[in-house]
Amino acid sequence: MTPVSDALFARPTLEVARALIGVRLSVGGVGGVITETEAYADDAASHYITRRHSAAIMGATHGRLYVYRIYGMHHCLNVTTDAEGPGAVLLRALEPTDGLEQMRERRGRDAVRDLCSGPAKLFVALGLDPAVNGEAATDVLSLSLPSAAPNVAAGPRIGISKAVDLPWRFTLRGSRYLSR
DNA sequence: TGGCCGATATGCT
DNA sequence: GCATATCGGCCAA
Repeated sequence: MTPVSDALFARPTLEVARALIGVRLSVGGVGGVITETEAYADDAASHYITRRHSAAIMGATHGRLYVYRIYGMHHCLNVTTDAEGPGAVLLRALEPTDGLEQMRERRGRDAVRDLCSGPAKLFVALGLDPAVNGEAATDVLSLSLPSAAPNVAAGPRIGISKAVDLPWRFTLRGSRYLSR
């Protein structure tokens, strides 16, 4: 089990988004394997553009958590990236492996496939507090690299209306634990 | 200061 | 497949 180092997040955003697929993530003994990520940089859909005040951390840091609120009631988790420019990776789905009962309680759902199959679901299942915004990712999350290189697929990002053609969504190919 | 919009999830038809 | 909850962030005025 090799821990993810802070240096990983200094790399270009697309590389980080791809490299995070297959990583084991846990917090307080609850977590799983990352199956889906999306990259955001300085494209038209990025919060670095559309929320340039509250998402300034995307430009100023790498390896920090960026938490945003959407539709009034949901929170989503990103890690900032790229030492040379603005960027962040949105964590969209996990394959739950640890602490399933705790996830079920927090989510109010029993089906494993419905525990972490979306960015706001994952945020709740992990029991995160929005106050982790700005903290170092490796301080809050336990992250370890996969032993073998996973098979990663790329495609367009989900739920956006701008820059819809960029293939900046990465998934663990064949996984049953994805959003949508 | 008002109005618009959104990197979503859920429940209903 | 479609409606809608619900509210912070942003910018035009």
